Parts: sequence; structure tokens; C-alpha cells
Amino acid sequence: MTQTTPPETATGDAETYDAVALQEKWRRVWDEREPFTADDDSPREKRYALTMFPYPSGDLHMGHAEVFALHDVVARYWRFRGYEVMNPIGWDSFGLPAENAAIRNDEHPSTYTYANIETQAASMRHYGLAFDWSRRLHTSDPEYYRWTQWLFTKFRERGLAYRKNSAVNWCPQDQTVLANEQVVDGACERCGAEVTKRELTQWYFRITDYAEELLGELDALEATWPNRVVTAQRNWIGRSEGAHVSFVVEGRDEPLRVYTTRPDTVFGATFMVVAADAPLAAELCTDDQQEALEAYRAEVRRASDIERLATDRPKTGVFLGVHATNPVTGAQVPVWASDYVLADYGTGAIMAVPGQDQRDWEFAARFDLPVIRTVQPPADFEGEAFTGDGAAINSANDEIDLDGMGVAEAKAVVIPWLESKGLGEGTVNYRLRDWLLSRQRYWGVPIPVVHCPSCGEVDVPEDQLPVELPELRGADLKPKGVSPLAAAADWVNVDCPSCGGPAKRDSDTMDTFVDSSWYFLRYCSPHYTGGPFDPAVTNAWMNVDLYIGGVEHAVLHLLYARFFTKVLRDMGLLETGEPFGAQLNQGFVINQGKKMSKSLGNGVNLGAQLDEFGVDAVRLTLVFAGPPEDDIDWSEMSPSGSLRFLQRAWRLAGDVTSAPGTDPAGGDAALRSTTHRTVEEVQRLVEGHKFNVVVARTMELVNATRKAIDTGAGPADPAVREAAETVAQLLSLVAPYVAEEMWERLGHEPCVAQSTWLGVDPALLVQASVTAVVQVQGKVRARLEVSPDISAADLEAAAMADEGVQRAIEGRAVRKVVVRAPKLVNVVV
RNA sequence: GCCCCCGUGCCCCAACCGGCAGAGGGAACCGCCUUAAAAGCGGUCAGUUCUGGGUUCGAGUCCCAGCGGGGGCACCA
Repeated sequence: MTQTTPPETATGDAETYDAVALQEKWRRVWDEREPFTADDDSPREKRYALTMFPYPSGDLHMGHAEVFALHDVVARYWRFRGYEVMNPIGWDSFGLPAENAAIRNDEHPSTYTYANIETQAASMRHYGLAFDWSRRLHTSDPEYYRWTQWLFTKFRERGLAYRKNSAVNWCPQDQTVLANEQVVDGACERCGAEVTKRELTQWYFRITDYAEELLGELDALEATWPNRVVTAQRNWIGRSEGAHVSFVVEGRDEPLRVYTTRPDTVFGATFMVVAADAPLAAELCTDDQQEALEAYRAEVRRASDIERLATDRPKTGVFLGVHATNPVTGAQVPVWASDYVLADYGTGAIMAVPGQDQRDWEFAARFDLPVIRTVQPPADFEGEAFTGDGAAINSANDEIDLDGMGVAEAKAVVIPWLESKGLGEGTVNYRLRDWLLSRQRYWGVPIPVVHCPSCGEVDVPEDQLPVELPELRGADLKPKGVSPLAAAADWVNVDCPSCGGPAKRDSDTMDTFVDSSWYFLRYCSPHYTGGPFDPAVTNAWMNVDLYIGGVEHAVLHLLYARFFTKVLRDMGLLETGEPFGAQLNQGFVINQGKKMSKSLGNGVNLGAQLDEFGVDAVRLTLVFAGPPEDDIDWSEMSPSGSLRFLQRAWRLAGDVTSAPGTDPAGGDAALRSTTHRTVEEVQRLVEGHKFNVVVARTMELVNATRKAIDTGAGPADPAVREAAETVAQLLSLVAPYVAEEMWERLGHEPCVAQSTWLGVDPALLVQASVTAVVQVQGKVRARLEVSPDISAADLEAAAMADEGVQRAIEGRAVRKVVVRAPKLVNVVV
């Protein structure tokens, strides 16, 4: 609300501040002073506050406003507590929206990108955020992506980046491949188009090499990471224990190896299934069945991922014409191909045990294949396959007898036996696949590899990095299924760095998640030219102490960043293997119970809210709304109420009449106690991320101070000054403009954000007396004012002496007295 | 289908280790102030803490079952 300060003589009207004037005044001061620049060489203990850097799509919106407001509370709080705080900001500035805008507007993607960055940066300044602007970075700057390329080269040196041909996820809308993590329910995570499959040779990062560690270290993160993120990552990595078992196939030297989590059921394996789209299927298939297989494969290819994902779809498949030998029963079992077996999980083939696996049961029922139960179902069991625990049956041959054993025991017995016979071995499997990083689009990091007809894949030498993007714009960028870079002849044709012969650059660009997998390291030494980051400085700042951002990155960015950190540790560049100590996921800002969207027309414009209520009131509203993880329904919030509160707080500063620097000792003891207890509790609350309660406690302190001024100690009492100054400091966590103005009004030099936080005096925390509750049979019968350090015996005696208590007992025999000094006594009769 | 989180007054939400259910805000209503309104100040209102059981001297809090809401995984052998 653009309020004008009323004239001094206004009668009866409460004095109000002008939010717009304050914002202009203090922003100028902050821009000049840059009070939040972190010092690498500070002797103070370091803290690293990080918020997920934004993609520059237009201006900031309500979601940004929330996450930045929450994040700022922590960064500013740490500064108050005496830490050297690094609170950097930058932009994740490669990506498709800029490219699509460039095609639409016949311009270069950088135009859109850097214009939006400037808009957002200005909005952030306006929003009063405690960022260290000296560390600002953009992933699309050549100075940054040079090091992204350097890292790719190092990954290749370590065998962690490789090319392979396989069926990959293809987004027909964005005309590029996608990583598994970017496919949600068979649709593109970005644009929602239905994903199809393509057979392509693409670059991968070998993240599966780190699967065990990525999983194992989640245990330690459980204490400080949101539960749902840890769970999502565990599910995504998907570790399972089982065994490889080999089946001899007629007319073939190589046995058919399968992965199973139930080696105990091998006696019940009555057929085998190979993934229809795996090369293995065609290889095993007899000549007379080739035609049938080909027809089936064509049918499978036609089915979309979305159809494939429907678990209630009837089973389909085709017999491959061959049989294999069950290694424990000697039975000849048919080998089939089906799309319910996945080519890229395990060995791409399974032993089918219909008695113990529902999917196998359905397949067996459909194609009339035999079922042998190897676990005894309970007497009342009415299902089909029995997947529960029970005694093994039908599971013995001349050499081994599992009958009567439970599932766990049978597994423990059969695996060593299989190993001793050379028929298989215990193994661990993961659902996690390698990270596909190639993208067939322009606005990303060029892959620094040259393809040479004689030397093969050759790294671009370090001294030739960065491989900069060629200047393409508008129609040059139109998706054609191959990277636009491939058509830039001048750029793509190069001499081989190894032999000097004619060669071609790799024309794909990297997934933008590569850029964001290490930006938090670059912040530590953003201008370093000797490598991606200065190890000494970076190790001094890392880990990130609190990482705030959206939960949509639970498995994407957060898993990739953990992977990069571990690799960099193994390269000797980092001491830590886990980048993010603690993490917080904010909820969404919604409106009228629904996500804001153009189609619903329920969007709330951040700029309009800021114009109407001021930055401070909007920030306060977002922080006060509820726990940070909860969604905020803006229609249920009251920014005008927030503004009212801020006006009330600000008025306190004008009422204080004592001089700055007045010693609070001797001031109103009750108010001093309230002030110190508030600060003490706020400390606990910020550490626990209960920022909404921080605001509530600040409100209480304002109320108490108001009361002291009007009807208590009066405006000259030194405790009133102490309280008002504390209000200004607490408020600066959330409402920096009005806090700064209060601080100045109280006679201090700027900036309140750099002032010294009230040291909590433990003597002021103890109250002179506390109310002890006396219960009889759990019902409150008396309240006693007692000393906080009263002994249990004294409290009990006082309680039993109370008239009301005696009346409640009424001569009945006291069976037990529970005493919790100094707060409670419970008499049981 | 499996796993995880959440259910407190009309609304948003507090409540530390199991100890008086209510801190804060919003809404509504009533006063004071005002010619009047807004602002300001003061006050009022509300409950089987989703339901049912259990543990305990004592349960919003712990355990079990259910209902409702949200999320993750899901043909991964």
C-alpha cells in the first residue's frame, strides 16, 4: 500500500510509515554497502546458506518469494550469531525455454536469458535479500561452462563418462532424449509430452558405480534431510539382494543367466522370459520363430510407455522355440520373450516362477504353462501366486533339500550351493540406471569431444576449453531431431586434436543438470581460473549447512549433485563426499486451494502484491503462514494484517525516549525476562526451521513492549529500549526494511543486520515463581505459586496441605503421589 | 498394491522429554475514540485435539486398527 505519512498534527490517527519510501531509502544504502559479502579469510566460523539457483524464466513469482524469504531468515540469523555467512546467488541459465523463445522471436537464446537474469536480479535487490552479489554466476557464461567441460573430460579419464547405443527416452515435443529421472509416468517432466523410445548412441555418466555409496550415506542424512527426499532417493536407487542363476540352453554354449531375488524358488521355475526388445531375444530365437518374434517386437514398439506402465494390462509374449534346463530339477523349460521383462534391468531375462510371482502366474495362465508351488501357502490362502513367507515344498533333489525351510533360510542355503556347483552366485542389483546426459538441443554446454575416423573419440585438450557455442539464432535452432550444432558446418568440422586429420565435433549438448551438479562448489571461489574451484577455499566453506529448495528435485538434482561431489572427492579435489548437510523443502504457494495456473486464472502476481503491501509485509506473510514445508494458500493469508503488525512494531521505536547505549540493567524485570526468553526461544526455533513461530514470538514481544510503554514501566525505562531494539533485530530476519528504519529511529547507525545480537542472560530466563498444578486423579484441584527450584518433597507437602486437594481426596487412602517439581503433582487415590 | 508424512476452535496454525489444550495471526461480534468511517486501543466467542481400542498416575503427543488428505514407488523379477 503506497501510504503517505500523515501530518504530525493528525488527530487521533495512528502514525504510519511509508513502505515505498523506506524501500527506496534503504535499498540505496544496502546497494552501496553490500553488507552481505562473505570474507573467505574471516577468522569466524563459516556457514554456507544455499538456495536452489533459479532458472531465468521471466520475473520472480510467488514461489521464489517464499523460498527466498525463508532462506533469508536463516542467512541473517547466522550472521547475528557471529558466523561468517556465505549466501550466494546465481542463475541456472542454460535450458530449453530460452531456446524456444529464440526460435519464436528470431533471436539468440542469450538475449532472452540475460534480459531475464537482469530483471530477476533487480527484483531480488528490491526484495531485500541478504545475498553476496560478488559471487554471482551464470552457468551459460563461457567462464563457467569451460569448467563443466573440464569436469566432463576428467570424468571420461576416470571411465565415468562413456557412449553406448541403447533404446532411450525421446521427447517428441522437445526433440531431444531425456534421462530416466526426467520421465514421469511416461511423460516428459518438462513439457508433459508422451515419451517414446529411440535407438541412439548417447553419452552416459556411470552413476551406477556410486549406487552403493549414494544409498548407504542416506542413512546419515536421515537426521537432517526431509524424510520424503531420503525415501525418494532410496526408492530410486532401488537396491535388491538376490542371485544370478545360469540355465543351460539347448544348442548354445553360453548359459542363459537370470537375476532373481528369490533363488529359493528355483525348483518352481517352469519357464523363462527374455525382454522382447533385448538383442538376446533375437539371438536365442530359432529360425522358425523369428517371424513371430519380429511381429511381436513391432507390436511392443507401437505401445507407448504409458500403456506399458499400466500394471493391469494382460500379459503378452511369444515363444522363442528353444528350451533351457532347470539347473536343479533338470526339467526342460520353454524360453519366451515378453515386454513385462525389462531389457536394462538385471540380465534382461528371468526365470519364471508362477507359483511365487504374480506376474509369472498371469503369464503362465495366459499361455497355459505349468505351475509348481515351492512355498506352502496358508490353509486359507485364496490368491494366485503366493509371495509370502512359508515352508518350502517340492524343493529337493539328490543333492539339496530345502523342504520345510522358510524363505530366508532357503535362500541362505541355496545360494552357497549354487555357487559351489558353478550354477550361480549371490549378487546385489540396483534399479538406478546410468545418467544419460546427451541432449540434441543448442542452448547447453557443448560436449568437448571430437570424433575422428582414425582416432575415435578424442577429448578436446584442456588448453582449448571452452568449446564455445557457435552463433546460431532463430530458425537455425528449430528442432530437427539432431542437434542444431550438427548443421553448423564451420563449427562442427575440425582437425582431430590427436592426429590432425579431418574430424567432427560432438554436436550434442549436456543435460542442464550437469551444470547444476557443481555450481555450489563454484560459489566458493567464483573467479578462480586454475580449475573449477579453488580446493583450499572450497574445502573451508563446504559443506552447505542448509540447502533450501523445491522437493521436485528430490531425485534429480540432489542425486546428481551428490554423485558429482563423490567423484570430485575421489579425484582429490574435495574433502567431503556429501555436499548438503541439512536440507529444507518449502511448500508451494497456491491460491484458493489450487496450484496457480494460467488456465485456472488464479495466478497471484508478486509485483502487484509488493506494490500493494510492501516487501516487508509480503515477506512476513509468507514466513508467518505456517511451517515452511506446508503449502500456503494465499487466499487464506492476510498481508494487510502483516502490514498492521509491522506498523505497530515500528511505532515502538518512535516511543522509546531513553538514549541509545542506555544500560538495560535495572529496567523493568518482567519485560527484560520476556525479551531474553524470546531471543532464547527464537534461537531454538530458527535452528528447528520453525520460522512461523519466530514471527509469533516477535509479535508477542511487540505486544509486551507496547503494554510496558502504555501501562507499565513507561517509554523511558531502559528495558523498553532493550525490548524495542530486540524487536528491530528479530524483525530484520523477515522484514528488513522496517527493521532498518526502526534501528535508525532508535538512534543507531545502519545496518541492523550487522548489529550485535542480544546475548541471552541466563539469570533473566529464570522466573521468580512458577505455577504448580496439583491434580487428583488427573483432575486439576489446585494451583500453587512455588519457587522454580522447589524440592519434590516440599512441593508434595505443599500440595497435600492444600484445602482443595484435601477436599478432593475426601479421606480416601492415597495410593500414590506423582511429583514433577516444580510444575506438577498428581495424587492417585 | 507397497512405503512415508499429516488430521488441534469458523480459518491459518502453537503446544520442549507424555504433565493446566491455546502462544500468535485472520475472520466475526462488542466496547472506547470519532460528527461518521478507516486506523488505533480494549474486550468477547469457540473444542469429545478425525474415529475406535491399548499402554500410563496422566495421552494432542507413545502403540494398534480404521477413516480422510498429501506424497513417493510400482510389470525392477
